[in-house]
Amino acid sequence: MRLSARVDYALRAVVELAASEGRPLTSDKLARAQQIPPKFLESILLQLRRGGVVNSQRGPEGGYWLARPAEQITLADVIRVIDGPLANVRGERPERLGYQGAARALQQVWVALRASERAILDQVTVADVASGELPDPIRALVADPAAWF
Amino acid sequence: MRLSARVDYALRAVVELAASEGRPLTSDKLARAQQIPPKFLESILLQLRRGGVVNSQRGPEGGYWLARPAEQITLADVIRVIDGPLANVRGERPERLGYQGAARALQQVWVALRASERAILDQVTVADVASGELPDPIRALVADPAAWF
DNA sequence: ATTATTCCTATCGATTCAGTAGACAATCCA
DNA sequence: TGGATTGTCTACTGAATCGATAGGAATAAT
Repeated sequence: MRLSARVDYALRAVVELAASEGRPLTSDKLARAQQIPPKFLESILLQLRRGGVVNSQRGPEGGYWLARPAEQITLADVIRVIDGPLANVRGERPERLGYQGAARALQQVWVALRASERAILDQVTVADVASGELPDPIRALVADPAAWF
Repeated sequence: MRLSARVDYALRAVVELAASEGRPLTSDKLARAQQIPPKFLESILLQLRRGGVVNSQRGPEGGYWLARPAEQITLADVIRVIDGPLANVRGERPERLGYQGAARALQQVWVALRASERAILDQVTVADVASGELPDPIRALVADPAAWF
């Protein structure tokens, strides 16, 4: 229900890398471009590299770039690397929850909720965000003025 | 992205109250029925009362009951009373986020995400869960086997 | 060498989370 | 009237998480 600062920063960094089109960007440049605390971003980039989302090189002319084409990296890919699995209740995945009595059907609600989050986050790619051209189903949701309050 | 134990317990308690059909239940009985730490549940019920979700009475024959018909209480109602507004990023609501540069379109993604969560949580009522009969759109999501992994 | 950069471990303070303790107030019943 | 039952309220605690920082080691280019 709540997105961490870490995930937010990670996505902004990755999108910025997509906009750089393969040219490496240093951690410092990324931090300035997206107003992210530099040392905090550094630890996030490390995590992204270990998760296979970005590559890196040290030294002058070094920096970070996307490990795959931006069209092949979804927002969910990034979120899972940073925060682990989507939509869980008390740290447990919905399919493992054991509800009793009148609350039985709650599990199905959580499964549905996760499915609807996936429908968005598995579909939107880093390239979509960088270009500003989101998939039609997302546009439809955003077009409703009621969604903005 | 993560639901707190508090919200989970609150929903289970409220659903249990719905199943009791107006007869008051004591905090202790609720705690046993749903396996919730008694004193923790107590503080949750207090919050639900202040939020207008349940009513209460002290003394023998006392207890808690729903303040409105179960058909008129949505899961989102309960969640908002316990945890505050839905789907925020770093504690800020999506419409107030100021993204810069390549990340501009991220805001729209968060708005869409919140809208799709609302589509579920504003529609499912406590009565739906207690009866086990969820609205058709939710059933459709749950019917997909892929949603369960 | 020097400089620029990533890599890595450790740590910190604040906040949130999950849960507990214990006194107090209302209600009912005998 | 008195006792049992139940909710009300404030305060507290220990653990985990969150957001962020420090500082040095390793690597690459000039």
